[in-house]
Amino acid sequence: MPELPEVETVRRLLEPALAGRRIVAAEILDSRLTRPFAPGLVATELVGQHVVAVQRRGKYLSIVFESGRVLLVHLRMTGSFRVAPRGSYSPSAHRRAVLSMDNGSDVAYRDVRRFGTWELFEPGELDPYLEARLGPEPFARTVTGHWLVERLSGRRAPLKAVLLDQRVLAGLGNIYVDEALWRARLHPLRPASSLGLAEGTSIVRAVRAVLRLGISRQGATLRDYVAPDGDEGAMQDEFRAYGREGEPCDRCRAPLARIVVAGRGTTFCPRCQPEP
DNA sequence: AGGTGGACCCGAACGC
DNA sequence: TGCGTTCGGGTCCACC
Repeated sequence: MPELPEVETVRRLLEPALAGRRIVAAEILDSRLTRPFAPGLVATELVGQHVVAVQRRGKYLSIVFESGRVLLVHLRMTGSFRVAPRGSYSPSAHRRAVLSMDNGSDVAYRDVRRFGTWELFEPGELDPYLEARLGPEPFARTVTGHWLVERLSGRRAPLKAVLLDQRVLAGLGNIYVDEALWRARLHPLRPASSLGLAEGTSIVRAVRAVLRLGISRQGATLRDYVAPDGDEGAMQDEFRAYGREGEPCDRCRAPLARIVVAGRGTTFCPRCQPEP
């Protein structure tokens, strides 16, 4: 499930493969990918575009062209890229698109569940789109314990629900929220507005720590996630909470518990993360 | 207005 | 063994 660390890993591998290159052919095989626009139309617009950068904002990837246009990609749950020399890779099930670059490499996009999206933006359109949907990057200097406590004041929703809200902080998903709450020793059902300054500070610290660890392990590979070079991540070996229901807590040995919060499976330590 | 739950999608895991 | 059912997960949208 690509969250910030997985998307950042993809970005880091995609950028050197794409920047400075021109798209010489584009094939989009799934009409859902570019909805509501016809795939053929988008493919035609992509041909000839010259890539200058690949950027990340939250869980979004943007492929920035010299023309000022931007292809905004969201991998959702099962989207992945594969960069390889043309003809060197075998056709894969669930391939949804292929971009052929002017240096002879192909960028193949695969998405089992077809939730991912490709959207082409005209110059100047992207920033307002992202600003309407996303809060600050978790590593931004403006993000402090004090800022978070202020931001959450008046919100009765469970702590976990607000951390999953991309308008609060950009880039967290189910996995890294569970990991961060375990580290911060905070119960996922704590009302968001009940946080004190020390707790806000420890959330910010925990969120950054798990994201940094995730990036350094090149993401977590559970089912479908692979980096563009075909490598799997290793973050799944570092999980302290996510997916470990019933296993002993690494801090206190109490069995980890599982509940549903904001419609999401949530694993936590009932002893280290005390009931609100 | 803020919060919750369903829709979207499909393979894997589970239950009988 | 084979079939049907449930689950998950990010975002949007309808509804409370």
